Amino acid sequence: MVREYPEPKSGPLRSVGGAGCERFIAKLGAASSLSDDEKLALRTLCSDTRVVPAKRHIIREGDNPEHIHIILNGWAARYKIQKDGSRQIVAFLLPGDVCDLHVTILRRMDHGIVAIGQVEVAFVPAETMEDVPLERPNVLRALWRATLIDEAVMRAWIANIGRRVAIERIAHLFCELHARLALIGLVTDGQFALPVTQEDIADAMGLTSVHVNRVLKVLRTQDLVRVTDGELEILDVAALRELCGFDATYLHPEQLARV
Amino acid sequence: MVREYPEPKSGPLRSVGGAGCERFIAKLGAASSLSDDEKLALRTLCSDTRVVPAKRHIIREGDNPEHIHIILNGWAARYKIQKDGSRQIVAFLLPGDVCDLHVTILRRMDHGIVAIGQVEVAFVPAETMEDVPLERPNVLRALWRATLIDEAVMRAWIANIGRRVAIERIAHLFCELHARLALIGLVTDGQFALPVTQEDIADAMGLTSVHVNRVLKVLRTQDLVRVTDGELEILDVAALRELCGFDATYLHPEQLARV
DNA sequence: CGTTCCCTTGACACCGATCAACTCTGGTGG
DNA sequence: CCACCAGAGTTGATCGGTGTCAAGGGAACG
Repeated sequence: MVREYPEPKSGPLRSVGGAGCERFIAKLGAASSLSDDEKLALRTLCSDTRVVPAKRHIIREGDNPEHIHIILNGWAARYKIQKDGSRQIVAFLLPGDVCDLHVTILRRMDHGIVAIGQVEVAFVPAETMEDVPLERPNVLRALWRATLIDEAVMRAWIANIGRRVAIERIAHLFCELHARLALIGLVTDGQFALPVTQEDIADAMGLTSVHVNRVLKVLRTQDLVRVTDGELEILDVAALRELCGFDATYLHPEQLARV
Repeated sequence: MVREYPEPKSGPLRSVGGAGCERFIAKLGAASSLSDDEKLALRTLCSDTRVVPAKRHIIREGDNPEHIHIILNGWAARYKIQKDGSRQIVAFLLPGDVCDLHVTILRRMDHGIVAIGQVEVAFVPAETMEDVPLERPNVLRALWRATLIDEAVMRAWIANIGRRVAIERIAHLFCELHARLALIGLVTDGQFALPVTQEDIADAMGLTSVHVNRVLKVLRTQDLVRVTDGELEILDVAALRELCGFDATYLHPEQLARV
């Protein structure tokens, strides 16, 4: 079922059926092959699918939600707001990512999650989410694996923001997104959708949008990337990786078939 | 059993018995009360206890270890090294923390862990670690909960390094350590052991040791903290928290009895 | 009693923030 | 159809926080 969320106002529903759900299953199953029964269990998790319009919240800080959320299509941002109002994005959530597995255990959200563009999200009741994996060790392992890779990405972000200058940070972000999107089949010829503003990039990398703008200009003039209206093309992956010292092994792609 | 690791050279073995182990169990059990059987299972995990001397590695990047490690006493640092040789500490591991639960699933370490002072560590065979929780849902929950709080701490670090100036960053770090150590009973009168160098703090906060030195001087002259030879005393917790906007809820202390 | 590690302090350079202005685009309403 | 407006991108000038380089001091240790 595809429902509009939270209010029906931005045009007709997109009736995508279970397409996004299959991506989620493929992503989880790629590392630890799942049985048909297990896949079915995952598919039923995704039965409540809703479309969240751009810039709308999926969850807010302080919420005590009764669902966990899985991104099926589009991008979302996990962020924290400081006392002075500045925002730090701590993760980009891509199709197949689980937003908030932790609320089943920690309950209160210590951060918010907002849709970047329009996002298709599966809403899974928390109790369902607790039962399924416990009875299916393979699913548990797969979910745990996804959590651990999220952690590895966070560690890479800390090192990125803490120890690299602006151009390296942004190059590293682009390399990460390139690698993660490639694993779920969303890159063609080094080109992929990048539905974020320069301010989003700034808030993710600990910079200002003004400086992001200047850095992008340098990356463009050095023929490393091409940025065109919501699309990013990496013209020279090797050079970009060299620039920032990107090493994809932390994403553990070797265990993932390309889906 | 207490063994020296990796070479017997730094004085007599400390025969601490199971003291550190009890802290680990208390920490895990505080949130989801464990049965005696479950506690016993955890205690047997800690049967192989070794002492790692200061500055020695517990694991290195690239390792494919057959043990997971639990800090029982002392501090360790989780860190990544950049191409240019600079180091970023991405977490401080305190007594009761599990270093590398993920190696049971992801296998290859994407970062290193080094002892800061002398550290007492439990070595748990990976296969043991896989079996115990699967048969004991409560233990699984407790371990998962610990993992999720580690994640919350990492998110706080990203926001800290990305969006705060040096003095706020360091204040926030001190507030975090104060709160985490208080939960395991290692704070008395706002005072606790801080067995790190200024360079460690710099590598953790994305700064240089020179600048950390200057910032500490300011914190000292403002009577916010007192730093004396491996000890930190927070003179005005409220003021320090106000300075950096520290909010302890992300550590979910409400679920933890003070042990 | 030299060596090493850590802390401390000063002078200066530079990366990125801040402030401000302008363009371009798409949307909205008169 | 056009005027207006909001959001995003672009660019310049200037300021400030932090890095870099350098030198020296104290304590622990062999």
